Amino acid sequence: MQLTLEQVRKQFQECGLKFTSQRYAIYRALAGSKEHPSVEDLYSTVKKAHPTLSMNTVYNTLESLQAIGIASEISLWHDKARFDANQAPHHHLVCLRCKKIEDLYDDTLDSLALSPKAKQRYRIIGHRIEFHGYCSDCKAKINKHKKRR
Amino acid sequence: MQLTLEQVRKQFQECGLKFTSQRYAIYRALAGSKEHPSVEDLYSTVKKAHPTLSMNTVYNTLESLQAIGIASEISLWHDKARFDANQAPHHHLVCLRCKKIEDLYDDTLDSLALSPKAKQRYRIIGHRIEFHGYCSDCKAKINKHKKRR
DNA sequence: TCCTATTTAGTAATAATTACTATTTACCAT
DNA sequence: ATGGTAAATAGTAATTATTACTAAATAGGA
Ligand SMILES: [Mn+2]
Ligand SMILES: [Mn+2]
Ligand SMILES: [Zn+2]
Ligand SMILES: [Zn+2]
Repeated sequence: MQLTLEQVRKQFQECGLKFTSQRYAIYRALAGSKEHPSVEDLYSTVKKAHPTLSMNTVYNTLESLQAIGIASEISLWHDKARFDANQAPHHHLVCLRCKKIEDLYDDTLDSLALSPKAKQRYRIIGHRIEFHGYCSDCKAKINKHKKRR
Repeated sequence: MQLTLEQVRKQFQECGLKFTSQRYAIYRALAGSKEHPSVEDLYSTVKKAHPTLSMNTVYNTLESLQAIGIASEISLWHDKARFDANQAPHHHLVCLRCKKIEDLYDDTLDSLALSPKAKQRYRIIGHRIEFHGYCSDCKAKINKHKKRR
């Protein structure tokens, strides 16, 4: 469901961000793809029409697109790999601020029924659920210096 | 549920891997922690008792621990960030071999009920579910050159 | 059209991970 | 127990993704 140029412009401007041809081109490349592209993918694609494009702009734009709510990053909530020796079925609560990871035991989540269609497409090895939010420590701190906007 | 030295040794040897003091020390540091430690965390901890320890060995050992099924990596199934402009509620099937990410629409997964206890601990912003396995292309290829063991 | 804060491009710096190689070591066969 | 050998380790270098910095360009309001 690709947004129109005017819709994207409106979204940017309502958030006080400038609407640039690079930003729109990157949005179109992302929204027009089914591949869940990487930064590098988007850079290569958009560079054809914008030869001076820099990686920096792609990173920057992806942050903006997320900020205005028309894109999202898939599953990289920590900045580095984290490990667990606990092989019992459980899930994780990830704090977006301090990167703390806490265990969550919840039987109802363990046995997620996959639709037969998915099972047909993929040989599923397992699944992970991560809830993300703010831990009790960070909840308080976030509320204190809450930025206006 | 920390495994004993003998249990760990057995696991390694059954998989044809050598049992070393570094490997056991790293396992103990990981299994003895509730912090879901990073590579760097484990390196710092274990280096106290094994001053010559190298980062490489930590990486290596974490792979081995995963291979023999007594540890796992949390939520880094892609090697780089991937993005999505599709803001409709949906989930993802991630191919472990070719890193392809396909969409999965499944109403029953969208509204995961969190236990009140978790809600109390965290201010939850959202959640992600990723199913991992092998896509139709890779299913075939994996079966072909299946290694004996 | 002009002004200015924002954005971009280009480059450098950082951080995590992977690759390489000489030395050491676990463990099997003797 | 000893020795041989393939595997593992330590140390270092290379690679890759991401972030930081700064001068030049530009979007959008006055
Ligand atoms: Mn855990
Ligand atoms: Mn998607
Ligand atoms: Zn926190
Ligand atoms: Zn695949």
